[in-house]
Amino acid sequence: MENLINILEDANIKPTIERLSILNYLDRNHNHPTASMIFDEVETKIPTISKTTVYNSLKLFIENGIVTPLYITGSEIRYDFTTKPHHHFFCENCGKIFDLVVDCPIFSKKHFQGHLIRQQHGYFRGICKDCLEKEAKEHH
Amino acid sequence: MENLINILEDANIKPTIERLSILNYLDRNHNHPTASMIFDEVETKIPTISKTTVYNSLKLFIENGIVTPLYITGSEIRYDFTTKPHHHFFCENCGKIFDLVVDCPIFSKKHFQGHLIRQQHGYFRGICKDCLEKEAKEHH
DNA sequence: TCCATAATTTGAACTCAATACAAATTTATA
DNA sequence: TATAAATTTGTATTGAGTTCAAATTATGGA
Ligand SMILES: [Mn+2]
Ligand SMILES: [Mn+2]
Ligand SMILES: [Zn+2]
Ligand SMILES: [Zn+2]
Repeated sequence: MENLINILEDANIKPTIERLSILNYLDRNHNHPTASMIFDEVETKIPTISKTTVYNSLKLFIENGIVTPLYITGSEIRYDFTTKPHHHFFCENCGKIFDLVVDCPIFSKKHFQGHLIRQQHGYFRGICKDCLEKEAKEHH
Repeated sequence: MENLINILEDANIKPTIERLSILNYLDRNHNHPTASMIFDEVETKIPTISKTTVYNSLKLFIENGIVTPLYITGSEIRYDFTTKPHHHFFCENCGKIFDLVVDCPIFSKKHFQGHLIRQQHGYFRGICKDCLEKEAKEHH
């Protein structure tokens, strides 16, 4: 928790109870949750918290570079507490988003064909390993 | 246009006037338009068309693999009339989405770490070449 | 401690792309 | 022509995310 306070202060964000609780959730859950999922859990610890505070805090985290928003599902934003760029796999069956370690030669580039790169995103969509195995079992 | 009819029929989609007009727009505009942009132009040719038909048609096109939805901006779906996987660059300043030709070694893979891949997406976000040049001019 | 100010949080109203759905229209088939 | 099937339409609805002013809390000097 002391670590999380430092992370916020280093990003020039005042570490309020609400922001710490939200960041703590993201720190414990690296499964790319939605704002709603974050709210539901944080609400059990801070019953008075509002959804607007969750959105406000996430926006702050994003603007200050300690959280990355993922626009993958098409229906809602998923939040990733990380700084390092990495790939994702989105399962169209169970909705889970997996981290993938891909040796991507573009990750080191800051410019590409004249464009200034601020973020890099690579992701695949399909059926995840777990869902494939379940499917195979059912067909027997 | 005859070509577009064939594309729809090959995808088992009945080539109605509305669907042809929508696909024709996508064929002429490879700038990854929104549903609203498509509707606005098609409406000038088919004044009676409804937005629901635009959404229905795009859904059909996606389900049958002749159009790819892009979840990049976070606010609305952009549509790409293409089959071949390629990279994109999204300009956070002007909102344009550029096609990028990147030699990506993963594009050939159908499986990755046990997951079944159906789609592959790679995109960068930042400031595009045009916006950078405009910015440079203004600062002088 | 008191008070003024700034920062943060809250909740209700609102936005808007996308969806649901039943009625209306068009097309296909006998 | 008559009937059924497919398609289109318009309205209502959804729901994630935003706006914004009021309420609350934190800050800092007198
Ligand atoms: Mn991740
Ligand atoms: Mn494209
Ligand atoms: Zn899955
Ligand atoms: Zn631009």
